[in-house]
Amino acid sequence: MAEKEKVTIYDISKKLNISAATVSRALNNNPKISLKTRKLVMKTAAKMNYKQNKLAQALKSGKTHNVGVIVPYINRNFFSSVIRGIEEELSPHGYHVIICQSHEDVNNEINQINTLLNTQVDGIFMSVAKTTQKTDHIEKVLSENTPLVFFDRKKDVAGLSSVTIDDFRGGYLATEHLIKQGCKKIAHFSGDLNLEIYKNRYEGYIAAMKDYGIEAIKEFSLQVNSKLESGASAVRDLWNHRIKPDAIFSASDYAALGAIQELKKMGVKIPDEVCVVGFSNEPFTKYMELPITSVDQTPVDMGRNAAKVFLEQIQGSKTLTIEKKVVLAPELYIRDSSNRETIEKPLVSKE
Amino acid sequence: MAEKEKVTIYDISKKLNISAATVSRALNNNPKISLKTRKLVMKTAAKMNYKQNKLAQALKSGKTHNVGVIVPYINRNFFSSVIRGIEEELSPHGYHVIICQSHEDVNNEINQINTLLNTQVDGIFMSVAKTTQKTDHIEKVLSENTPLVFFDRKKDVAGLSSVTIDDFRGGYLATEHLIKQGCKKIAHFSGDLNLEIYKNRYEGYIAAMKDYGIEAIKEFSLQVNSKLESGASAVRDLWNHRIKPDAIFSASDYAALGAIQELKKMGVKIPDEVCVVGFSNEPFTKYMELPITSVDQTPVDMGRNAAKVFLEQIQGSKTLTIEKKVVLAPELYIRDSSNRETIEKPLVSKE
DNA sequence: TACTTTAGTGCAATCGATTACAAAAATTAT
DNA sequence: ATAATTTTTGTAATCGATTGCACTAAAGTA
Repeated sequence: MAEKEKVTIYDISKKLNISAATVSRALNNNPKISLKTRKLVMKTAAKMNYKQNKLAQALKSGKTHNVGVIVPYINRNFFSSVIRGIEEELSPHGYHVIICQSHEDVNNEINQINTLLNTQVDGIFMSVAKTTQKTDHIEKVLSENTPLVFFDRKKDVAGLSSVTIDDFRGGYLATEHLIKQGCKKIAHFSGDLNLEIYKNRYEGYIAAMKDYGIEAIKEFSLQVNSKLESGASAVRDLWNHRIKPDAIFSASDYAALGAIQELKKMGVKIPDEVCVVGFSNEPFTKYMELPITSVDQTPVDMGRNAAKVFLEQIQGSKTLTIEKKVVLAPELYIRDSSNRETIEKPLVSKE
Repeated sequence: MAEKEKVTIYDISKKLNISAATVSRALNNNPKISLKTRKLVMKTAAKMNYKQNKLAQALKSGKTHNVGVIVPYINRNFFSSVIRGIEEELSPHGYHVIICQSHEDVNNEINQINTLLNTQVDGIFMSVAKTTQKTDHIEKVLSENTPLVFFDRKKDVAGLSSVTIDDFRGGYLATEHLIKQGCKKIAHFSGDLNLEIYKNRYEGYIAAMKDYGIEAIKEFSLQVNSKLESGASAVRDLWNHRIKPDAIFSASDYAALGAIQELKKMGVKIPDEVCVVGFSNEPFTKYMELPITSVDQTPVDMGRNAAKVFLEQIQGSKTLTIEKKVVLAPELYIRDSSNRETIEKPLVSKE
């Protein structure tokens, strides 16, 4: 239980009878210090078990080597995967990742940003809350010269970079796939259209319908929460009408699953009568007995890319703000919930 | 785009023609400063948009208000949920949570601990890697007087607190439940017995069998990875013998699912012929068409409790090391994969 | 009035590392 | 050998906030 005696450069300097400045330079491999002393200092430092005090260094340099990540909830598969990507890309560069949750509330978001700025993070990554409308708090980050990189859910703020997937394309791919399965009356469960991502998925859906000359019935587009029950109730609503959909493209896997469960309860055959496609490629989609087709957002990759953008950003001249928009390609994982061609074949769920 | 002018207490002191010391005291509501000056300083600080420099403060006080969390992978539902709990409990107290991944490798774990100690975190939370045997790096944390709290996967190190679930009881409950379903030949898929958690689940299984006077056949206990394919292959192995199990208690939900898929492929009826119970209550277990019975580990609660232990720890006198072991009660979620009583009844999956 | 308290502030050191600038030591040139 | 360089090292300020100690002025006491 040796009491911890923090060793500082002063301790080293005293022991060697040289100045702390020399020690500091030697440890930083400053060529102005003779090789002899440099080696001596290094050796002594190691022997004394010297550990640099990052705090002092951070105070002096203004760089903490900490970055903050703000997400709605950390235990959502998508977000924790992005964070994983960020951590894995940044960790080798000596950065630590601080996580914050907004709980989908702008006010929390504002607070988190403030405390992060207070602790002098070198950068911030974030996916905005659903309730975020104004961007004052975000612009504030910019004005403090702290790089901010959006991922997935972004806001249009001049000078800020972002990494997203091509949600439009994701929506398009999903819809096109359904069309190719022979579906004509395709319903769409959209999310909160206040968020760009959902708007884009919706527009991708509309575009695909148009491109293939299929009418997108207005009543078939519903705003549905990302919950099983919401999906189920949406199905109930839809099936109350005279014209019933023969496919559902849900912008949420959860709503898609709820829909599937409800349809089964109603005795509707999937994918024979109705094809269903979700979005996000949540882990459960591939585990189901009837695996669910879904659009993958490559979250880990998204995190890695966001980290890369950040690294570029801090490398460049600090006066010049670069605005970089990285758009990743979504991938459609076709599974049984929409794959009519597997009906006669043995069931094989992809991935 | 006003260039960011960092306001310090010196700026305030200059403006008011008082010393920085007075400003500092006033801002900290030190009663030695007259109410008049205190209010004046506060007002001026607010007006000048002063923000305390946490780095300077941290350097002076030695407290960063940062804690580190080390987990194998952050995007596993269990771990991200624990982290959520930690974050939510600690955030109101002004702490930030830094996340690190060990990738199930001790060497990473050692590095992470070192960098965390270097950045002077006020505490460390961790779930050890599977490969962790020696505990030198952990004892080092102790010797630096940094509180460390284990959660879920702990090591026995004198003086260190931990928060876990009662895995023995979890194993017991699961097994007991299977016995009550009328199962007699219960197989067990255990995880890496090097980890306490798996050993305890196994022992809970053994104890339940013993208590109910049922023989635990040695060949029915297999070490199985936490992967679908491992569960499937384990089933194939088991069903190659003359005596076949009538139930499986898997220490992993993934292996349980793999087993279920394999059994279905073999035409074995679940739960009629074989009951299956998993462990962890992964989100997918309740979404399946045949929802899987599983033992819930209350991860968010575990995180919250770990955070509480930490808070107590730093409150207490620093010389006295308290060793607190919090053991949470696991909860068995009975679902269709093991619930024979629901066979004639309408399917209702709990939770 | 003279003297002790007490309240309110300021001075200066401190936390540990970095870095202009100055100074000393070692080399080279003349 | 001495001046001119070049190397190497030291001094002291700095990053911002905190705090023990000292000091001033006002209030209280005798």
